[in-house]
Amino acid sequence: MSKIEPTAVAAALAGAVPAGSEILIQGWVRTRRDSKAGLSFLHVHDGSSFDPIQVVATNALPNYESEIQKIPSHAAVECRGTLVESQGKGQKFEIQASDVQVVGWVEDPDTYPISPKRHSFEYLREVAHLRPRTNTIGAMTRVRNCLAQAIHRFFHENGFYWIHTPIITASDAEGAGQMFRVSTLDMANLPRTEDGAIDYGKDFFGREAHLTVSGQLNVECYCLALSKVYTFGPTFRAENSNTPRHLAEFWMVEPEIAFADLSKDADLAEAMLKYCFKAVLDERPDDMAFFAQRIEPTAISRLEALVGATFARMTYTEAIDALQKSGRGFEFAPHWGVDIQTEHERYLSEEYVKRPVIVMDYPKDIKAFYMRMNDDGKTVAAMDVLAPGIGEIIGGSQREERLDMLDKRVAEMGLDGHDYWWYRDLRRYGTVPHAGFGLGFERLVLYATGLTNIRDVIPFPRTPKSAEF
RNA sequence: UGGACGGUAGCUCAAUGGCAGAGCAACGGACUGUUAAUCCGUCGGUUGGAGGUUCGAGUCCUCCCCGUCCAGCCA
Repeated sequence: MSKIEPTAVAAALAGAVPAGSEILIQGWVRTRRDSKAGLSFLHVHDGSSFDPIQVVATNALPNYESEIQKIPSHAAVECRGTLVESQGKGQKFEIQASDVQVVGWVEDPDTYPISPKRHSFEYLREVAHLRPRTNTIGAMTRVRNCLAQAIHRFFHENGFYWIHTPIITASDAEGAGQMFRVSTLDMANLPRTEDGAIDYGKDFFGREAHLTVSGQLNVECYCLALSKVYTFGPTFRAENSNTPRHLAEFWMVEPEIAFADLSKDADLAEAMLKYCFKAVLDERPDDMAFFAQRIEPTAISRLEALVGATFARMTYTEAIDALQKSGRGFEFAPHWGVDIQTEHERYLSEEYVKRPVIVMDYPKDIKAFYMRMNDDGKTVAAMDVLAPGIGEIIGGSQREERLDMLDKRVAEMGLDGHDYWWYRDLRRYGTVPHAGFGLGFERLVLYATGLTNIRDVIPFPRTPKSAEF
């Protein structure tokens, strides 16, 4: 047997290899159908594309009866043969096998958890180690990768630098939510100070440390030197959130731009989202066709519409006004000064404008200390991008670059200015208006695929009471 | 964390307080250049866990565990 390099299924199906070529395919069998005419059809999958390739094996092969006719779903195989135009319907090319070797058998096909039938997502989460073998998770994985690559490409093409902000932070000043503690102390025998408190001075970092809830404060340091920067990495929130759009561990993209106001920030958010969705439409038509057929009928059309449309923009005050005039019987009546509820977000994006909407200039009392005070003294330059079906996909703001105003806000919110000494330094030395936002990467994948539970768009979801895999 | 709903065969689900079933999968056979193939047959159960009521509990009661959805927190 001549030694040849393996060909990806995607390449073989796309005609990247000329018909008549001898090729080697390595992958897993999705389905096998036998014909008494003395041949079997193996659909072989290797993850390189949504579609499997059909391998035609005949009883002329020495192991036809002993092995090939017994190949179960998800056995690992190496198939050598000739790439030919298919005689059957449903595929352009197939492989006339000259050799089929089973590399790995399936121990017990009867209890193998992934049978070739429809499974509930709920069930698949219980077998997260095997679910990448399904159509849906496979397609999601390729789209997720496509989006991640598109994000880096978008920023790279626009002169941004990727900044690796720390995962472990000793700053307890991020204030974006409950944090996971990082400690090497013996929990059964904690060191105490004289007044009985836990002595974190004895801990690994000599002080309390946590997993990051946001790279924003750190990335601002690099923004005020390198102008256009972004983070893209894991983020941790210890909130007891049990919803289809929250994870305890998720990936966040946080660009930060210098010499920019909130309007430029919104422009950046809109351009980035469009770039990403266009990449998915261009690069993953096979997977998107599957999502449109089986998951969400508008999966493709809504992305096409979004790429071509201008996002709606309105102020928080206008949004409240629209909600009040909607005549809807909301569970919580919208009124100025209170945050926009999920039901309100849905109305705005799904019914009022029927596309993503950027809501800007929120009341200062419901937003973080670092957001820039507007001239009205009542609102801050914050924005949320609301996507139909998902809700908040991006949250951002122009940052308060004026030291006196920042100090005033820190004091107002009962925070300790000493905790922010290095953040304050940015305002002391060459301060400049700047802005940025946080994009929940999994929420982006949700929107792109039409899936509805965030636990199905990350390989191994971490949620309260759940970290099995 | 609060509220609602749920947990029965490998999977998806039935079963008035009275013999635990079907479809799919798997396995065996028939048929077929097949495509979620089709037809026949076989196998398949500690009904989430622990108590309780009852002649009798998958079903009713109590507690616990787990899951999903809605809400809050947010990305």
